[in-house]
Amino acid sequence: MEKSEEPGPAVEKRRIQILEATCTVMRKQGIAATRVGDVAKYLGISTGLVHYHFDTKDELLAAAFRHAAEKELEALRLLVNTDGTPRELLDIVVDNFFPASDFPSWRLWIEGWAVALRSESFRRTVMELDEAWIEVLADTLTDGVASGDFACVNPRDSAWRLACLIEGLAIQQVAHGGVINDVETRRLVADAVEAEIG
Amino acid sequence: MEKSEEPGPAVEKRRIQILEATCTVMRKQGIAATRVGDVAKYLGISTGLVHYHFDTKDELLAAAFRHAAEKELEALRLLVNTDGTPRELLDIVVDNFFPASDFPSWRLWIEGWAVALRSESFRRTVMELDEAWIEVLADTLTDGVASGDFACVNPRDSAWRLACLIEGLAIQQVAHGGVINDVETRRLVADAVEAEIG
DNA sequence: TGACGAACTGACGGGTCAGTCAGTCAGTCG
DNA sequence: CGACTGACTGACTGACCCGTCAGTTCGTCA
Repeated sequence: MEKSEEPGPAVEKRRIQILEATCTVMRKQGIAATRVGDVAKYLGISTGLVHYHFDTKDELLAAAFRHAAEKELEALRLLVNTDGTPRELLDIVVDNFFPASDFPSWRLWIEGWAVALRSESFRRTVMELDEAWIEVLADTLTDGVASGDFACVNPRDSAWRLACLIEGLAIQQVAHGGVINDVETRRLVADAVEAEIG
Repeated sequence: MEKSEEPGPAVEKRRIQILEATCTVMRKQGIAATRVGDVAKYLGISTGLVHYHFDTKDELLAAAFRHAAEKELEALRLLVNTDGTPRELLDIVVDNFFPASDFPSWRLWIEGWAVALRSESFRRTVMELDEAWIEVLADTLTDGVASGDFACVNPRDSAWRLACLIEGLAIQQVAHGGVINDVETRRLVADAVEAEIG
């Protein structure tokens, strides 16, 4: 009971190894085209072993997506958790979610939203993580308002608008393959930021 | 030569019938889960007949998506092509692309963006149609600026920002299953519209 | 040392599904 | 009327791929 309940460090290590391999394959081939066999081949292990650690393919994909998203969120929080003026911190947050930077792997997210339409586990993950990073943005704006640097009427509303704007632009740029270029995107976001905090 | 080149009306009718059946199935099951057999069964015809009109499944799905998107765009253009103050026309455009209304079938579009990441034909369709409806919005804003009703610094920029904002909100609302509710979404968009034209 | 179980293998069953093809049938043209 | 064609059928195939399972290896503990 007491020992078999929590898996040993070796098992956990293997689990994470499989999760990260799955992420790599998902990024390369897309979520829909990721086969259990591809993940196994990537690691040089058997498909049986993958199923030893994850009951179904769906469970594997959902866990891998969550793993990747949580790591990215953690990295963002670390970045924001430094000293700096509210304006500097805001620029860091916006820059890191800019479509051009691949920080939130936009291709993966775009597919994630689509999968979330049909898969409950994906929906939960996508929802939680998406909301969490909007929260980071909202906190940054709120801090700026408190210190008098920003003049948002409603920081939370501003955060939602900026986040959704960036997501929409990411789609235009990533999925459409550059209808609008990097410079234009940057200007559009910059202007929106000024309008929100100015 | 002269006769066999362009298909007869009967063939064209069947083609469109299959395209619209495919749309119906895609909406219900999602693009990824749409089988040739499902489309055939829906119409009570054989799978062979579907392949008689469309060489491959990919071609069928891409054609069906384009068919649906073009019909929606045409409907929007018709709506905007009426008399009314710039403000009234703008409200019509925004309202019709509002996440809550299912006018641009958001679920289908979200999947479309994901498929576009891997399929060239989807990418082209999604890009063209997405741009076309932003163009409608941009034209509406430009007209309003010309008549002195709106005060956009740059109507095209405003159109892109509003369009991307709405797309982003649609994802939050449709894919996430209502993290933010209808009222909130409406307020966020309304405020953004005021900020752009005010 | 020998028993035991956890980690792991790889072959295989079973189901799914896109696309093919031989053949049917109705309409048309000479 | 008879040859011909284009729309259509439905059974079939070949490929793919998930998940299973009998069996192997190896470290650990009594």
